Amino acid sequence: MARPREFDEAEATEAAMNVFWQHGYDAATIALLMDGMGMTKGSLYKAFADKKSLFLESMARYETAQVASAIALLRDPNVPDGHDRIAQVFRTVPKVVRQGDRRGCLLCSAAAGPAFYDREIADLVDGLLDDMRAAFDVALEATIPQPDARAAMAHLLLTQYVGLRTLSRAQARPDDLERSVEALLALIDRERARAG
Amino acid sequence: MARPREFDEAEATEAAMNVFWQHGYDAATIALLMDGMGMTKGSLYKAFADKKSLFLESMARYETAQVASAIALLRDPNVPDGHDRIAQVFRTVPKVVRQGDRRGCLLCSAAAGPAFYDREIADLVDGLLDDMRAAFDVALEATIPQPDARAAMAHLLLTQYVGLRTLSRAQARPDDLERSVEALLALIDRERARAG
DNA sequence: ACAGTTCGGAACCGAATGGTACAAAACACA
DNA sequence: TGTGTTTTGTACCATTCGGTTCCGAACTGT
Repeated sequence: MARPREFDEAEATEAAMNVFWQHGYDAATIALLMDGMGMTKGSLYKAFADKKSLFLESMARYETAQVASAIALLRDPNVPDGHDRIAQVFRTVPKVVRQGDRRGCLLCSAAAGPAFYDREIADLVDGLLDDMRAAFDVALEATIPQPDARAAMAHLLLTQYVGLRTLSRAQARPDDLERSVEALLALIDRERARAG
Repeated sequence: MARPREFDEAEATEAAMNVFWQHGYDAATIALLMDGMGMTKGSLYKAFADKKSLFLESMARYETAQVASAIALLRDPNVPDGHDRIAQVFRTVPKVVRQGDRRGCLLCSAAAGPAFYDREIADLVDGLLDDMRAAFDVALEATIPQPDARAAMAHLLLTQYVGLRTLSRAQARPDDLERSVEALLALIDRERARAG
């Protein structure tokens, strides 16, 4: 009936996500997005309403592509020890930095940036961060049986995660990130010994 | 010999710092800076070379006004217990959020934002964050005698601090921040018991 | 082959960006 | 009261921002 579009919408959103991930919301200009997505302004604005909604869709894509897998890992019943699941999530951070990926976390950058002056973005960020927190809580179930103490530790883990990935964007050397990760894991380990 | 300037340079820099602190580097437009500093474009560009060097001076001001006092607190010999000094620094974070200050930390926002694409800013941020880390290390001296373990914990504290203040800018409720802080302090406390 | 749609690309838009030029105003000093 | 110097405010600048318009190209179903 009509001319088919030359791009895959999912791929385009993924490409946009990567541009936002690398440059942050403010610094990601339409020109950069066009370049990254491999399409011109016409197609872009035909497919997406404006920059902000493209960002919101990118966040949704980030959720399914990045956040969801971390959460799945934290809730994975095939890894019986919650501590191992937490360790895997945290050890991934210095690892990707070592591989040259200094983009940090789209959520964390959004929290520091546009979430401050845009309620809609803030709500989305807040929701996803809370999902992360809840997953940390689940992973801690065996380690810390008391719900209150466990909830507090889950908040601590989320904070630590945000800090780690924010520092990933700055100069922070991978060794330093690793040191901080190992210190955290050792602390949880001792917490388990205390409870067990 | 000539007309005196109608503004105090230190006050102007302080005002600029506040604008950058609130809006972040990218979102702080020259118009916002003019408004916040109470001067017009002519005076602004006569006193400062450009936006970036104004930001660098604002960071320097932030260092003496905010970072230095936190560091002084962490190194304060009048508070014999290092744990108390650490507690005071961390408990301040949810407290200021409760008072309605959601600006977070200029350093942390810069780490998430312009530090990623500007080396000069990155170096400044990195240096100041490392000063913070060193101060945490000093405050831990009595609690953790072993240098390696102490260094690791200092990295952890810095990461936690960055995470906390980043989350301060998002929706994070003060109660949650407080929970995370108390969990951290309890952990350090137990670490001391273990070592002592 | 044709009609009917939809897409893609470039030209274009007003507003806002960071930054400059310059003339007038305001002072210190003689 | 000049004179010289500096600040200040305004008008202006080119560029880039996000976003719109519009027309020719491309494709599908008949």
